[in-house]
Amino acid sequence: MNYVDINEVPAFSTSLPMQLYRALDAIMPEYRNLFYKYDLTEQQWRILRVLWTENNITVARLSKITLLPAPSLVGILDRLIKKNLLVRNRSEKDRRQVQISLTTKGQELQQLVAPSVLAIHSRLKARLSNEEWQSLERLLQKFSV
Amino acid sequence: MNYVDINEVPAFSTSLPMQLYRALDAIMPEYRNLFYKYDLTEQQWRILRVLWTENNITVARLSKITLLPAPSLVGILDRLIKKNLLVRNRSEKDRRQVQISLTTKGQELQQLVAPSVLAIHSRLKARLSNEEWQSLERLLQKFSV
DNA sequence: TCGACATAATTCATATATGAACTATATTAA
DNA sequence: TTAATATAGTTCATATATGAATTATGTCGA
Repeated sequence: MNYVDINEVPAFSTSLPMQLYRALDAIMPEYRNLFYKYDLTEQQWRILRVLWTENNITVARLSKITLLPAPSLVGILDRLIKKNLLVRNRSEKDRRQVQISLTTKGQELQQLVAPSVLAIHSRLKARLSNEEWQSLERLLQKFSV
Repeated sequence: MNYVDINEVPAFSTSLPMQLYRALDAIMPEYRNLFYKYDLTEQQWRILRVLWTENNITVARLSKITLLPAPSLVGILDRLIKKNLLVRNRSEKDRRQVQISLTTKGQELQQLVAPSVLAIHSRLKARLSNEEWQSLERLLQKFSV
């Protein structure tokens, strides 16, 4: 009567969510330690990282690319603006939209942080072969469609 | 002078953290919708899920298995206790430790939620072949050592 | 052109994450 | 045995996540 056969239940730790969380739990502290040196949180860095490539974009697009929920973005952007790293500008074409742009200070931060982030990335990259990376990316994409 | 060659910088969206976040972002809402029906958050469910398999464990062990930070656990456990799903008991052997145990109500909840969680898991499982699952698990483990 | 509906951003209430500090208890070395 | 140190759990301050509601603006069809 709806009872679950424990033998058919995957062990908690081998469930897909927990495997993904465990990987993140292992790799993110190193990133966060780095961001901390520049007085940035992980989420703040994500926003800057996107703007460095694609400046002057709407909040909605920023939310989509960074995966940061819109309500969270409000506060995160507030704090980045307070640090004089970026600015809000209401769009002229569509008054509902708000464009986010880097300040000079926000742009300059890239040169400071990016090299170390790249170094972390390189060390991660070295843990798998090219074939393994392609395989991992392909498999992960099967869920994020 | 420390400038980053943009061609060597992996696109933000293809970085390992973002690929992992994107997979989670895609699969977790379905779980959360389910938990919501039973007035549970994702984190609250994680704790119950562990206790259903291994009851009466310390907060430290619960933190380790669920990956929930100890400071967060305090409040999460408070709310589960308030809902009469589990109890705290200070350990006799080591007075520093606190043992967490399910109440009858907490135990009974398993029969209600677990089948639907298993159903979600089965649908996820169907997206990959057995070989692909093994491959994915092996690759993810390379980071969570 | 007006009213129904849609969209972008924000606000709100509540829950959780993060890192530092703290309390109580346990352990260890001199 | 006692002082130094370690550990388990908690508290604190701040930042972020989640889902619902709200405000301002746009769009579309009768």
